[in-house]
Amino acid sequence: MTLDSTDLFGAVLDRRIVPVLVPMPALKAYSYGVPDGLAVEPGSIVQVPLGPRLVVGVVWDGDDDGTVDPKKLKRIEKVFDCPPLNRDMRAFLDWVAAYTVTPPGLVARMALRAPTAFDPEPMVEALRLTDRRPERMTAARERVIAAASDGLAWTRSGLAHAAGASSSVIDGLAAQGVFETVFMPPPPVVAAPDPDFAAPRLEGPQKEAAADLLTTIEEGKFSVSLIDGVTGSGKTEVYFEAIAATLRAGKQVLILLPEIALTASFLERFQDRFGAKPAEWHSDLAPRMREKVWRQVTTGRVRVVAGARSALFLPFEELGLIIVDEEHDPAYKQEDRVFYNARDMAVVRGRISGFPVVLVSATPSLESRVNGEVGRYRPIHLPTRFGDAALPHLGVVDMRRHPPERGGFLSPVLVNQIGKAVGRGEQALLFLNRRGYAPLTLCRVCGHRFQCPDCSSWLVEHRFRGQIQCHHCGYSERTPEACPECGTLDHLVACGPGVERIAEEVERHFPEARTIVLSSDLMGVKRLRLELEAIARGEADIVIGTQLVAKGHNFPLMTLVGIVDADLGLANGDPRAAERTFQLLSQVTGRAGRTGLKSLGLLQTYQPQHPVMQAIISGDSDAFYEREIHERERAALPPFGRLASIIVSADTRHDAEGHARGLRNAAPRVDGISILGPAEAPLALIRGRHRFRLLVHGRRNSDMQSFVKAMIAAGPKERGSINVQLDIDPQSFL
DNA sequence: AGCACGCCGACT
DNA sequence: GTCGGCGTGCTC
Repeated sequence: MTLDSTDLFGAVLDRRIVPVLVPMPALKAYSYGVPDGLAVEPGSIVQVPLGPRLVVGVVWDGDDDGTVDPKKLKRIEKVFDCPPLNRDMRAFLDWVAAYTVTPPGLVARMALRAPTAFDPEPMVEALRLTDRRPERMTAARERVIAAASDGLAWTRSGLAHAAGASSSVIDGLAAQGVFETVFMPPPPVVAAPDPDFAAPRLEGPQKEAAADLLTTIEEGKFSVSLIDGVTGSGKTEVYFEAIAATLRAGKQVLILLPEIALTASFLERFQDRFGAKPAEWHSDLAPRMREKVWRQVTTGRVRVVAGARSALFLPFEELGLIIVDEEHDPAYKQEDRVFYNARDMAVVRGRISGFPVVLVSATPSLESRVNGEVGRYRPIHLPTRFGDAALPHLGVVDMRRHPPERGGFLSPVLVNQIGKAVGRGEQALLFLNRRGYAPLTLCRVCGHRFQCPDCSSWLVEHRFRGQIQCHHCGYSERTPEACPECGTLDHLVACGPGVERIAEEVERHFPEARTIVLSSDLMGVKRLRLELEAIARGEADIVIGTQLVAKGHNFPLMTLVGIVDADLGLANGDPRAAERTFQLLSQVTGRAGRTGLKSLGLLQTYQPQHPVMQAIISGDSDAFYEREIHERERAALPPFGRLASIIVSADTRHDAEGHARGLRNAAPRVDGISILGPAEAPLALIRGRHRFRLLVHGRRNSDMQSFVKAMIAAGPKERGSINVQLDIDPQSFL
């Protein structure tokens, strides 16, 4: 700080003062002085002092409001040599901040998640052939010179590799002046995709759907299309054509995928169509790569990104299309810090920048379905599988009529079919969405149930590991031999099945079959990928898996899919239980029957008449959707006939249920406010039934209490919204 | 979100 | 007598 720009007391006297969003939950931008000669504009990414440290911030729109004591003002230290966030991106971040009731600085921080990427990537040292030649020629030297004689600049290692010589040969030549050092821009993280690389010839419904979609895409204006078609109907090929059209128009493309679906097989499929892979963006990207991708997305070198939900906040240079694949997937919701649904925010991003958005799912969410029905989204149907891949024959196994043998969980019907499939040299998949051996362990003598000491949910036995674990908070201990309550040895009994227990049962029935358990806790991502590949090659007969088998991977030999407990998840009180179960079971049964082999899906259930089972086996989901939408709306009607409502923003089962229950308890004293659970709320909003949106959010008890007091005092308002979010125990409200 | 400050319990 | 738990307050 120099004397000429500060007064005697150290206050900044810069002529320009600008708002800067800092990565902190402040209500608004902070004001900073701009030293003479520093060029900043809205969107500039800058380094500023904040308290005791230096942080990265972004210059925001608007003028300094003059409310801050000039003595407190600090100054921008540095402007990064990096494209400023453009107007659309700033509008988007502002919109998300307002909608999610999050301080704008925290939202902006999501766009700056690449620690040292804000300065340009350093140029890469390279070598170019000169006219000089070495005094003594050797075979290795000749190879190097021949390889480099294309006149282009080569990296040392690249040239060594191409010429089949060691880099010391090159160093020797460089020392004699045969090569000169030049600097070139760092290589792109991915090659440019070519929209015409392998354009497919689409037929029938796929062709029609693609043509339909392209009419909208080619307008290049904001629109939302909803592609809806069964597994294997070729949705990906259809939206690849939208990507091709956007690339031809010179715009960038973002493909959002649930994290788990971001697999090597998706990237390869993209490469087969476009001749190059898309850039990846997800949470466990290596830091160096993360920085490169961020940088090359902002500068427009990367044309297509395939990423998890956080990719939505990448500052693209000129984004022209977002695809949201598996649109219904709950993984699009972020439920910490900034609460958002990337699917919905993608639509907003498209609206702000005026480009098309495409939502894709075999089992669309109710919200998207309704948005399609009311004409907000353009539905595009792909009714059938293409090629010779028939849909599997699906049926229920009524467990009341075909009970499993004592101590088992597989009905004779399913066991019989597993035997047949394995006997034909084909594969069977058994799906049970429950990790471990048994979800509950109790003492046969005193009835003691093993409970987590930290959060009181049941401890799940994991027999492979010899542990009992809490699936909620991660607590674990060695499986005890004696009951901790009464001390009796060897009288602990496992209740209910997990995948490990099903594997045990399968091995009893088919000791000679190759059986494998796929469960997220048994292997890392790498190991899992190897296992999946091995299975696809036919190196297992029976696969027993949790949810992770539902996504992405195709097993050409899989001709039997057995759902061990189709009812699981239907009775947990989640208003979305039926919808979620339908989506999950559709995905799992969709794993079967791609090869033209006859294939079968069996759902073990005690409720064969349940609408979910009926929708799955009939393949006709319309009636199911209609019913679910009706149920949801009925549940959302305000009990007091007023128009206000509270939307609980968190919605994991534990959090939302607790919050919703607490709020409902509080409701009688909050007259005129009805409470919508997180699930039913969006539909009500879509239909415009509720005029108020109350998101309750607070970090501290006192925040909550003052909020509720204010709410009671204010009573229902005429219009507009009060936005607060809830993440503490609502019981402590009143 | 970080980070400092400050006030009460168990330890070298 | 100090180390360290996390409640509270502040950052242009």
